[in-house]
Amino acid sequence: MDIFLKTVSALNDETRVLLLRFIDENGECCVCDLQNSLEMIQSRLSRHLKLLKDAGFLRVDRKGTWAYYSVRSPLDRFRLEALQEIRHLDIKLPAFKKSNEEKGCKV
Amino acid sequence: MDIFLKTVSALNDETRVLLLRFIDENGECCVCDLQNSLEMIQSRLSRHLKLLKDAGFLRVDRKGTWAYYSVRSPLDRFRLEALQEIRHLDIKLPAFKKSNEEKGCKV
DNA sequence: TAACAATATCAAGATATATTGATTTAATAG
DNA sequence: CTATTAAATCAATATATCTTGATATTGTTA
Repeated sequence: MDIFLKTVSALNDETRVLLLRFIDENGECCVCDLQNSLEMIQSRLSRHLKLLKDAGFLRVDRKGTWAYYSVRSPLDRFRLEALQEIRHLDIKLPAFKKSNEEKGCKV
Repeated sequence: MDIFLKTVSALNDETRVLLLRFIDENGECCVCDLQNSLEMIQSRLSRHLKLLKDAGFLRVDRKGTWAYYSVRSPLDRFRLEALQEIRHLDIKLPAFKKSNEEKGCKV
C-alpha cells in the first residue's frame, strides 16, 4: 500500500507531471537545464525531482557537481501506463533551453 | 491535465484505495453495507465515494433512498491498470457485513 | 586550503485535503 | 402532511503538501 501511495502521490501534482513529461520528451536533463527551461527556482525543482525519483519514475546520474535526471528504465507496468497517460496529455511544454555546461553553467 | 490529476488524486488516499478494493471484491454495495463492514462514519464514506465516482472509478445506482455503488465498467486503460495494481496490494480487507435491507436497514 | 558553483535540505508561511459531528435533502411509509 | 431513514452537504478543526528564501552539503578549481 505504501509504495502504491508513494507512486500515486508523486503523480498528484501539476508541477511533477510537467517535469516528468519534459524530461521524457527531452531526455536527460541537469537541474540547470530545468531551471532555464521551466523557470522554476532551484529548491522547488530539487524537491519535485527527489519525489519523482523516490517514487521510481526518475533516475539520477551524478557527474561532478551536476545531477542528470532521466526517466528510469525499464518502468514497471503501472508506472509505464501512467507515463503513457502523461504523454497523451494536452500540455503546452516550454522549449528546452540548454545551459552552457561546457564553460561552466552558472545556471 | 485536470482530468488526469482528478483521477490520480482519487487514488491518493488510503481510505479510497481500501474502498475501491472492497467494492471491487464484493461487488455492488450500498452505503449501509460499507458502514457496517468498514466501520466508517457515514459522512466520511459519502465524501470518498463521491470522489471515486467523480474520478470515474465508481458508478452509483439509486433505488429509493439507497445508493448502490459499484466499479464502473468498462474502465479505460489507465484506470483499469490502476485497479489491477490495487487488486495486487497486500491489504487486510474486513469481511463483508450485509445490512438487513429487506427489513429496512437502519444501518 | 579557500573560494566558488551545483544541488540538497531546512524553516516558515500558504494552500489543500481529511475527519468529525451537525444539518440538509430526498424518498418512503403511515 | 408528518415522521422516519439513507445519503449528501456543511462548518470547524486537524493534518499534509507546496512554495519560497536561507542555509548546508558536495565537488571542483585556483
